Amino acid sequence: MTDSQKRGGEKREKLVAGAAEMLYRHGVEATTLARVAEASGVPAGNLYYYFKTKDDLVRAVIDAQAAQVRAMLAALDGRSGDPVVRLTGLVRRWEDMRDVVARHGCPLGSLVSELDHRDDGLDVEAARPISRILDWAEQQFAALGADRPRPLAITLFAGIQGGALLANALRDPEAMSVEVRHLEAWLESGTGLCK
Amino acid sequence: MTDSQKRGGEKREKLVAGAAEMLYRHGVEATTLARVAEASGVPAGNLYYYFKTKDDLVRAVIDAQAAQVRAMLAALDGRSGDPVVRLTGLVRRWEDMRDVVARHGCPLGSLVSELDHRDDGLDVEAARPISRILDWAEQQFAALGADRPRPLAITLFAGIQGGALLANALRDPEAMSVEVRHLEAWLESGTGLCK
Amino acid sequence: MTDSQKRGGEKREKLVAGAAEMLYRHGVEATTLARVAEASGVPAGNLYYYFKTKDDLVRAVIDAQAAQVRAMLAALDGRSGDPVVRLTGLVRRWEDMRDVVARHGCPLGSLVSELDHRDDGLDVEAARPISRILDWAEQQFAALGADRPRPLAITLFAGIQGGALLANALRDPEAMSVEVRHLEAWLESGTGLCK
Amino acid sequence: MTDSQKRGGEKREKLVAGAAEMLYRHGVEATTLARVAEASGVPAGNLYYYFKTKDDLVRAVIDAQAAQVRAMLAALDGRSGDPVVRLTGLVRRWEDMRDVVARHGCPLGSLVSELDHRDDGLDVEAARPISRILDWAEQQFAALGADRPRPLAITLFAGIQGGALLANALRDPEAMSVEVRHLEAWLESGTGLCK
DNA sequence: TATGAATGAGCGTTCATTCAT
DNA sequence: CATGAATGAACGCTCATTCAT
Repeated sequence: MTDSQKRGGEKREKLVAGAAEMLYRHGVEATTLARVAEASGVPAGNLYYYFKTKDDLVRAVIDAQAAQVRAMLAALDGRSGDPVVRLTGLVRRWEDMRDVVARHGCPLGSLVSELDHRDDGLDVEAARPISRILDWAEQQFAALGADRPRPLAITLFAGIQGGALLANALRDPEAMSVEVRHLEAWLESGTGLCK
Repeated sequence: MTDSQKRGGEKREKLVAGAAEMLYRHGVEATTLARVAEASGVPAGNLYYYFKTKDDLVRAVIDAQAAQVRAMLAALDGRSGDPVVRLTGLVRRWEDMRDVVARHGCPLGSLVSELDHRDDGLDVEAARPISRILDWAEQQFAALGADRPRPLAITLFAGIQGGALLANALRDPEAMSVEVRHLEAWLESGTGLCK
Repeated sequence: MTDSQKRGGEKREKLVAGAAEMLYRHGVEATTLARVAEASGVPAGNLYYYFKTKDDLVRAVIDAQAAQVRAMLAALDGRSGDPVVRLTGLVRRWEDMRDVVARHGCPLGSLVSELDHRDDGLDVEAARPISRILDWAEQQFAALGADRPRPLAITLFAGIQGGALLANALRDPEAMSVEVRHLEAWLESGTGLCK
Repeated sequence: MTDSQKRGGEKREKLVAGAAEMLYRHGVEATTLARVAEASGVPAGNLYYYFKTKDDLVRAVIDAQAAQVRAMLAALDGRSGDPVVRLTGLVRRWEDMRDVVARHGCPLGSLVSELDHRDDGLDVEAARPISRILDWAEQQFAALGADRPRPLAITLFAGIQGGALLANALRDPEAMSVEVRHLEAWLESGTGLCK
């Protein structure tokens, strides 16, 4: 349990959810604490009861992202034992998000981009959800019998992230779909590389 | 010629170069005009002779990026007539940048990510260099006889951008290289999809 | 019995003692009620059961100081009937505190200095312990037969307070000791002025 | 030339003078930059052109104090060659200030008291004017042929500072005068200690 | 009595931008 | 063309104090 999770409670969760939405839509810098508070109907000062600093709020949002990622991967694991099905399921999550991705980018990738310039630890923390997905994908490729599963995991997730970035840049959801279809075909074909 | 290109001169170019460096390393928000001015040895007020607003300076940096992209593509065109060689050349540019990409992200992609939240036109302008590369890659795939060259261009450049994002997130240049190798192999193999 | 003394109890005393320590080491402004509460292991809101306002807490600390001063003077009275011995005893209290005085100043004098700018009554109250010492010293000089004992009391205690201030400013306990030695010699010599 | 003196100009001096007055009358904590600015008729933001932080402004005030002290000592040196006359002149400065000292304390001593709790360097800097006076007084006692002039300097200035503190605590200028008269007599009598 | 939560006024500070010279 | 100075709106944050339970 990280420091930013210490104080629990419904209200805190609502604040984090509101902040996550705002961070995603307007970016970290453009999101002022006053507006986060207002959007959640609490006075500005009260935020500081739950989050000591703005960074701490961002950290809480990252933690919430991490939890969502964990839940997503667990759901994928639960739905099928076949690694190809699992990996395809991962890819389809971004297909499902194509419209919002075209408008605001991938929630995971854009946060990492925005926090990249920090020299506090926030940049590293933001990368953790991405890292976790990479590890999970690596396990799936390993289960498929790949000699070197890590590069395959990188290729898969790079495709997803790059597709999201392009869709966002072009404001065109189709770019995301194009890449998703490519990755699905690649997975079906045995990736042309493993074994 | 855009508004931000109106006034020429060496000093202006030096300012743009300094600003580009700063924007890339520290991000748009963290880059203050005072520091840009100071880094170039120019008094703060004088910046406004060359750039009417901060946005105008950012626009100038984007324009400079666009010019660099044009030059890069022209160089690629000049070096070989073979589309596969040309596309491989493109990919290798990111291999060459792998260390700085791991530290600060792709200069093109990270700027687009940072400016995505704007509702002024800056977000659209930042996407133009990326768009141009996509168009160029599409032409190369068309020259190779691909039925639907656009998806191939998207897959290629998504790979590059996603590799850069992952390398940056993980602070590991090797992620960039892994993806570069994958794309090169994909290009060599005929992309498994064209024709 | 002042308003701030109304409610008794061990817990209250512990709070006052903790607050006194904090006020002395960190100053009035830098001492937050939250930290006073935390240091004493009491929930923040609970302080307000014992002290209606922060000023009320400060007042309680001043009252505690006054009580300590009373006890000190009583002890001095009890140890000897000779006014010179008594006054020397007073001076030696500051010699005993020389190290902490060099670090944080005289507890009596520095509080008076800090509260001097108030226009509520706190400035006046903080002066009371000092006033009491002055009165006591005046009595001793009167017992020695001095025509005008008040100036002698002022000279004695001004020396103590000035020595403390200088020791604190220079962060050098020796300044305190130097002044103590001077005052002792002055007392022994008959102050050169009385009669 | 310290960092806080870099930007010169009349306006800066007026700001420092206004801040010094406010710091003296209301204390460091109670003096807000907004009020300093308002009192000098400048917008709040403009203060930051001259002083990077509030601490920097306080430092500038301390520097101004130091300059005044230097000027005072030089004037004392210029008026007479006799050390006793010089030292008496020093003491009389506080006699001249007795009313304001009774209201707000000694400008030198109260600032040192207020800044004592800091762990940045401000506490040390505030002590410098006091240190300088002590050094000067030591020289005068040395010129009188004292074996150990430092303790005499401490005794003299401790008397001044203690007298000021008592006058301030009691809100009674007479306490200052009483101590001044004592110190003058002590100086005239040969201090009873030198030689 | 006790307490976690809430409240809001106010602080120091930043910075894009403007302006007189 | 050049520049030092000015400007003010907005931000993150603190804290004494209140309140419902």
